[in-house]
Amino acid sequence: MSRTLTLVTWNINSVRLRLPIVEQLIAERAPDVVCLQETKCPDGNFPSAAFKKLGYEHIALNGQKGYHGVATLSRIPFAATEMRAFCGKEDSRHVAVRLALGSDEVRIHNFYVPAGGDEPDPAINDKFAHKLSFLAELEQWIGSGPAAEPTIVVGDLNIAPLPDDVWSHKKLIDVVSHTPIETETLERIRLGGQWHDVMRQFVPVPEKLYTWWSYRAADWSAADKGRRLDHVWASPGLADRFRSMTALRDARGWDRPSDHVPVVVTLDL
DNA sequence: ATGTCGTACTCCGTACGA
Repeated sequence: MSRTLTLVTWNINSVRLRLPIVEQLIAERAPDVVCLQETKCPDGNFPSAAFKKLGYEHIALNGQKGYHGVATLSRIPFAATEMRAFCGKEDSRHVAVRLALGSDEVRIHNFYVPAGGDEPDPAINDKFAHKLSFLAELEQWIGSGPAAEPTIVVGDLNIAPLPDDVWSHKKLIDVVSHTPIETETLERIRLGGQWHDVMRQFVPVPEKLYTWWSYRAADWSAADKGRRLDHVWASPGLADRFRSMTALRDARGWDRPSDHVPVVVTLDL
């Protein structure tokens, strides 16, 4: 006996402002679990009632005023929830849930990795130093050996690791999100934890694959200068359970869009 | 291609982060 789980990860850049398009995504895709980043919302102001009305009765929040913030919404009950603070900061960049699926419990990590500022030099840019420190802690936690239980990692990792994850590898090689120190570190974490890159399982290189287009482009679609900053990783035992993956490019053109699009995956459990 | 967003305070404009 098996069931199909639909899971979404989406950096929505303010959950309160984006509530209508999150509802649109839910109407179109009927996900079982929705992992949001950059909710920019203290937990007490999170629009939980609106999501509960749509069937997401189980909500794990790690939010704060103004910046960052993650939330995991679920139709399936949680057996446990957990939050981790990185770099000694309580800045709302992680929440994990364990889905109560009977014998098949699955853990889902939802991350929002620091963006890292503009200058890719930790000596002169504290934000980039913070990003590297965050990644070092992440490597210790999930990048040095396989997960002990079936686990999915999702979120805005703010790094486009592969040459075909950006519109121009050459032009972005010195741009934060695609510098060698970032891409090599992320790949080391992924391989060290034996994580499978689910998105690339469905859209192999050298095909371009993006989840983010800057607000600053005059015509984001025509210019198409995207990056794959959002990711879905699976622990070894789950890798062959995934049935589909869609980076929903259309959502970048929805009314008052986020600069990130939702990534939708389905898997059989 | 320093351009466009969202949030909070300095609160009908400015500063900051992304």
